[in-house]
Amino acid sequence: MNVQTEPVKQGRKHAQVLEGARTVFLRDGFEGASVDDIAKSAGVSKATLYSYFPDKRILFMEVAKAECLRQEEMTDMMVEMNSDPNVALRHAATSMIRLFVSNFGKHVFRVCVAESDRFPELGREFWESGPARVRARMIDFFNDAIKRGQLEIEDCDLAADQFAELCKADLFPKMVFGIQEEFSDAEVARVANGAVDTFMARYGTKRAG
Amino acid sequence: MNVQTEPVKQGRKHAQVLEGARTVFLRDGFEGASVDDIAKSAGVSKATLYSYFPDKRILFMEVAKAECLRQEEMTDMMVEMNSDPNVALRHAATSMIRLFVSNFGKHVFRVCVAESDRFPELGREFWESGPARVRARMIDFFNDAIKRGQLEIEDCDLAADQFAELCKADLFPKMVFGIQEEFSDAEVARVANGAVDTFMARYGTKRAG
DNA sequence: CCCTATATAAACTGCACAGTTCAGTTTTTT
DNA sequence: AAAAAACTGAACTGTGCAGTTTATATAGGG
Repeated sequence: MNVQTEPVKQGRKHAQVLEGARTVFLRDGFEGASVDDIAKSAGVSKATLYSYFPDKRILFMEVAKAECLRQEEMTDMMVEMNSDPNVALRHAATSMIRLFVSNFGKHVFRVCVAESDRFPELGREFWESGPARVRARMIDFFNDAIKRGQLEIEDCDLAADQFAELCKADLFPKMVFGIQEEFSDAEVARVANGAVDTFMARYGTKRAG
Repeated sequence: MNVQTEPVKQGRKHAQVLEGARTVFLRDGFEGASVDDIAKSAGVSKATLYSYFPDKRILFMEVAKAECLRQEEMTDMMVEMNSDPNVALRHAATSMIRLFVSNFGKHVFRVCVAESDRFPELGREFWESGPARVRARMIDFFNDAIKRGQLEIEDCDLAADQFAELCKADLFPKMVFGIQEEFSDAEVARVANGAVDTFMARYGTKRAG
């Protein structure tokens, strides 16, 4: 009656392997990463690596899953969901922009897109555990604000999607197409403010802000 | 004194090779495409292929460049840049959405992102010859409309970027993350109308629409 | 009719990399 | 300290694929 919660073998180097895999996969993508590189980066022999993860695809999926969880924990961007939409949204916009302009955001996005043929579930899972959660929280906030008479929205789903997209203006294409790597606070603030102003012009009431 | 404008050898099968390469690269990406597949798809022997394009990377860049030109020719989305922003923008939004939700748009985007490490210029060149052109035309239109008193915009660059992003709401993430493949006219119209309404709420004057 | 251009198919080379094996070492458990 | 489990390094296998070579075929020009 051995209660084995984890189907994977346990040993000292488990986390170590995942960490190395994370580094290399995020840097080089699935094809670009060689198992030898991963083993080296993890400071582990190839045999050990294979004793934990019987093939490269499984290792990759494991890393991706772990990344999604990590993503969830970073979703503290809505803490300040208090009264005033102008304040709350400005804060949310800044957090969102910072996240998808970060190294993490860039790499995860890149891997999702690049590997979408080989791993169709990858993009979906990432979406579910990342952006979709933020979206849901956003909609909750909208509904509260509507009740308070601070917002006026017919289609909350669309509004949430529009807000997220407004946050990508300018910076996201620049990042995705490799035109610019780093983004200053001023650039982020310009886009965040622009997003909130445009959003509130459409959905704000006089009582808001 | 042989005036050779093209550094690449020209012959009967030149276009034929490019066409096959286009098909396979767009379908499978750079890594995913094998030269044998390309030769087969082009109806040409591998030796012939290599006599035109001495290596795979060069062939790929050639295809990408051709795609960018093709992109330019499709930029007739602004034909109706006449008086009323409400009409013109609704038309522009629909065209833009249709374009980047198309098979073409999806594949080019995917290849740009996936290959951005191997070909850093690829994304930049695509951006320059595609989105950036649309953006420039958009800004011209804004300036005209501002002179006519139909729009009121402080930061035209940001406004153009916001408009483009608004057009991506909902549909673009769904496409990129493989959640949805085909998009109905109703879905496109919903997003296009939403984009224009939000945009005009912020930047429209009473005289417009 | 031969000469040269260009095309073709198919076999071949070389390399990178996933996955395996194994003899030997280190760590953990009892 | 002995047994069991985990780890190592290095060599090895097999495969897929970029790029080359070769022997052969077709077509137009002098």
